[in-house]
Amino acid sequence: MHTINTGDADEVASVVALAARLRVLLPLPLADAYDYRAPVGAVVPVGAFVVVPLGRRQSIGVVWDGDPNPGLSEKRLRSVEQVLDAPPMTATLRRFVDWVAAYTLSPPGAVLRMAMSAPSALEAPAPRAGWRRAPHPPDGARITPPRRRVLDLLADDTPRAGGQIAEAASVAPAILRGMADAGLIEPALMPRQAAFTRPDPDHPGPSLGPEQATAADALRAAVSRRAFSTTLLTGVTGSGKTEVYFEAVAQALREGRQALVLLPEIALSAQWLDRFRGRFGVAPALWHSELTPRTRRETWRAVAEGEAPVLVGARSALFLPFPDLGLIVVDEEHETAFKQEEGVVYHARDMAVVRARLSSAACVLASATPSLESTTNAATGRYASVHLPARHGGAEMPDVALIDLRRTPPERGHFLSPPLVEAVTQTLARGEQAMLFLNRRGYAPMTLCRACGHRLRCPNCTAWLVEHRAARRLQCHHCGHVEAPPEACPNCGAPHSTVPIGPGVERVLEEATALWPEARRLVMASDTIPGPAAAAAAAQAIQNREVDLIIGTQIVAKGWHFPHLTLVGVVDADLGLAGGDLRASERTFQLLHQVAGRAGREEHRGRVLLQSFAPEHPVMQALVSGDLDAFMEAEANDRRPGHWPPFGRLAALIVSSEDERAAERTARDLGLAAPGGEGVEVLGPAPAPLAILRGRHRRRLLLKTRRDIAVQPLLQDWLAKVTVPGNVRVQVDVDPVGFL
DNA sequence: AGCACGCCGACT
DNA sequence: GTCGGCGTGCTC
Repeated sequence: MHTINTGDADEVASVVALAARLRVLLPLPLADAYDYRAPVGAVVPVGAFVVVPLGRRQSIGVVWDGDPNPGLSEKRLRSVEQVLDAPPMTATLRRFVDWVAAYTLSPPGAVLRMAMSAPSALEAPAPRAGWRRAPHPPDGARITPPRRRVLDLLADDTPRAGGQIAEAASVAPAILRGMADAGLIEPALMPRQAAFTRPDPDHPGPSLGPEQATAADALRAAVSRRAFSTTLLTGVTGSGKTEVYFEAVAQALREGRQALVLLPEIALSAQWLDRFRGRFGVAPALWHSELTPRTRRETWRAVAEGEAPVLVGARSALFLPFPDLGLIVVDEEHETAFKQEEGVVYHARDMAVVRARLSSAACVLASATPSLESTTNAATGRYASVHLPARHGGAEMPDVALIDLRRTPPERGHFLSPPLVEAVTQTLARGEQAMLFLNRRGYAPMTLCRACGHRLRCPNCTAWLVEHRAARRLQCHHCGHVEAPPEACPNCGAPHSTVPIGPGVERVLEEATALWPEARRLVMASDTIPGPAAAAAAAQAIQNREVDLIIGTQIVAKGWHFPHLTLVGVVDADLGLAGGDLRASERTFQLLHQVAGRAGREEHRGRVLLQSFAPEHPVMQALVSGDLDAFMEAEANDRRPGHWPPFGRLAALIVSSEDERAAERTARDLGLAAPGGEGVEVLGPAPAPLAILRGRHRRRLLLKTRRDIAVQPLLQDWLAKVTVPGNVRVQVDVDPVGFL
């Protein structure tokens, strides 16, 4: 039986030795933990990973805190089959799992599943076989020159892998077999090698300017306190936020604690990794959905054993078994990619703060365009704030100007206005790079029949089919539906009558090809940049000036550094302002500000042109003036009186069913049972903006409360009052961010 | 989440 | 007459 090897001090006290029953939480969406009979004579600590029988199969579970259920008859009890030789889950992580479950109203087991995302890591790591020198070689064994070289290599009594010996001693692998038969060497287990090199906090990295140094001091101090704190780190693109929080990472390393950095799109962060390597000399451990099972297992294990001191990952990394986390950084904290919308619905930024609190760690939220939530928390003093006022290295902020599409519209059937065309032409003529930004994939967002007005729709969703001309197909961006472009209108049968309506990046590419045929063009969208390798290649090509004109969707907005890019044209700045989303203005501002930040860094001042039909809109005016504070203040003033977040709380119920009437009925029943009272309000039911998604009919209800009222008890009482039929699903989304 | 049991169409 | 579709329901 293994001993306790985690950083938590309370494990020993909570060891269950005398009780015959153990509470075991299983990684399944069950309402509660199950009880099992403890193995005889074994001391099983709380947090231990155990194998238990479940129905006619087995499952791995975790011995959980709390008392077993005395009401459960002894007859139903089954026994723990095995205690796995893995570091037990720490009390901190167990409390985090319980906390997230309670906050999101999810079954604890569903949250536990996220913390057990590498099941094979729990089995004992397969020992790697190698060879060592036999301690008592037989007399008279022939020592040929190749055998001599092998024995010399193994003279230090360190076991080595066969392949490694063969190479280092320049012998054929067969020689080893012969030597083993002759009794000269013998099989040996190799020590497990450290898979992750420790980043060096004192590696000579880039030097910081005085403002960065001051900011870095503040973050280092927060880490050194070894207590919970949250700091909002702000500063425009290029002000060196990354280098500043690297100093907090370095401090965590010096403290002997671990650091976790969450990025919104880990797959596209090749440039970020270069900067990390530049600062610390080695790459950090990575965590994202595309890891191979083997890397996944090794990384999970290395994190659990404290051998991965720094890990960078997507939101799921928050549930890794760090024994002693000293720092969590959430970079681009305003990004909606941190919100998990399926299964356990949670916001990784908010949960990062919770995990930091439970771990007595420092949390740093970094962004050039922080969310109103974080800005407000900083303003009220809940969070500390550190601000970097200027671009590092004296580079200037780009010059942002509006193009009023009502006054200077593009030619009919085109999407680039004369002033934008002129600006791109001049930029290319100077040998500089330009970018056209349009946050819309494909060729056209909608296809219409000229004869009858029919619009091509997804059969499973309330959505238009998007033409992807390069792939020669129509695609639904909400489900997997794909179909061939029709020869004739499916409604009226008119042949070749369909016309594309509106632009996507492919259509902008077509227009750009006609305008600047000699320019080297690159489209960057999730379709054309499918993974980390493609992203790195694109970044390299742009950096090497093998590209003149970049046409991209939102994937160009984040984290890139394009030193030769001087002009950014936003094809449709109004996109995203339509619709009733609470955060439409905030998100549009954040996205366009990020895109604008790609323009101009080093020798040249960048220029940004926004094509808009509503240049007077506060978002457009804020982008031109660059006055982020005033814009956020205005947003706050819009939301405060109605108690909208962050000045109140929201929770959404999404009722869905393949049977429209069943969904309707359940939604109505929920509406009738809605909680009320002072500071509590329920909006709906109403059809969800995507009224049909993947063939399911959806209704929404929204619970809005004052900030001092917790939504979870209200939701629990509410849901308990309504019987939900089996074919209807009610999903709870506490703190919804999107309104689909 | 699995893996059961349980009622209605095309095969030996 | 069976094999098998996946619709509810249980697992300490």
